[in-house]
Amino acid sequence: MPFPQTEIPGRLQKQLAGRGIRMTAQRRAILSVIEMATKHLDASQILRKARRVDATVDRSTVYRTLDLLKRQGLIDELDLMHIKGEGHYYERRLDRDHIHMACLRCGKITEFASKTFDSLKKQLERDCHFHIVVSRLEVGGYCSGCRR
Amino acid sequence: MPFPQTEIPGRLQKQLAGRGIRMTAQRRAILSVIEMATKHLDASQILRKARRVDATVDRSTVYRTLDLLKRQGLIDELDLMHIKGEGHYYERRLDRDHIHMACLRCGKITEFASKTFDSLKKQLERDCHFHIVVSRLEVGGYCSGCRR
DNA sequence: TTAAGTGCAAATATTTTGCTGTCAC
DNA sequence: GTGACAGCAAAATATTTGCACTTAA
Repeated sequence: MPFPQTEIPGRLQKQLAGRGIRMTAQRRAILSVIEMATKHLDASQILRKARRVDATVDRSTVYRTLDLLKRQGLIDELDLMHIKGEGHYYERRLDRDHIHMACLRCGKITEFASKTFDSLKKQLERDCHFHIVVSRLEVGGYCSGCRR
Repeated sequence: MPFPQTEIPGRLQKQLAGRGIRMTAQRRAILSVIEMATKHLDASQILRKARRVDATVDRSTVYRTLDLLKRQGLIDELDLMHIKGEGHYYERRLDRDHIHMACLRCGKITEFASKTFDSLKKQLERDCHFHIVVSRLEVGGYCSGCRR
């Protein structure tokens, strides 16, 4: 979802297997939903879609699996400026880190990768002696279509 | 809290008054708590402290006031990487925008202002034709004391 | 005076947990 | 076989809302 999806489906499953993590039908369903996603999904949406693959998937299994994927650094948790509700959105973590811009009027989410962002993080690690594990830059405002 | 507090107490109250917003004893209590804060507070902490000033303050009034201040752009809402719980933290919005770094081991929050961050936002506005109203860069990782 | 703000209680929304049974390896 | 994982139901956490009363301007 962030940038064109150029991956072979099943990659997430392989990554977990490679780390010796047990695979179940429910996890497979959830992983496939996350891999196939074309937009940012929240826990309820993931549950709904996963149930279309495996009807037995429970809400708590979704949360437990999201937690596992977060701990493994395979997905990122986003707020998208809480454009609607207080919940979180999830996306596959791929190579390039990127910024999320949420339009406060139309709700559109735009993603943007930037070398300046990469430099900023390097600068932070250097100047603050801080080892970055995860970073999240979210911006709220008005997109080109909605700005005035 | 973000950087030394060099302001006269009551400034927040004046800013609201200047916008024609009605002042009440409860709001005054909440505003003073936010102004005097030396660290990031969540809604429950704000409630507890505000009640020491005015015992009648209700939790819903805290949420309603935080909402007002957010809409007025006078405070920012932070997640601080959800270091503990799913709630939000609030801080006065002052001139300089800054980055929040949360140590995943000791929980310390470090703040950092950077020209690169300012440039990044300018670049974003220019390249994406996006008008930024609010931005939030949060980083999770290991601080100098905890990194290994 | 009166529109805006408040407390209170209840409702929502979101996420987590305890427990017992099941399944992957 | 056994420890990790599952569903289910209930709890915990966080925030919002409806309503009748109060108050700032």
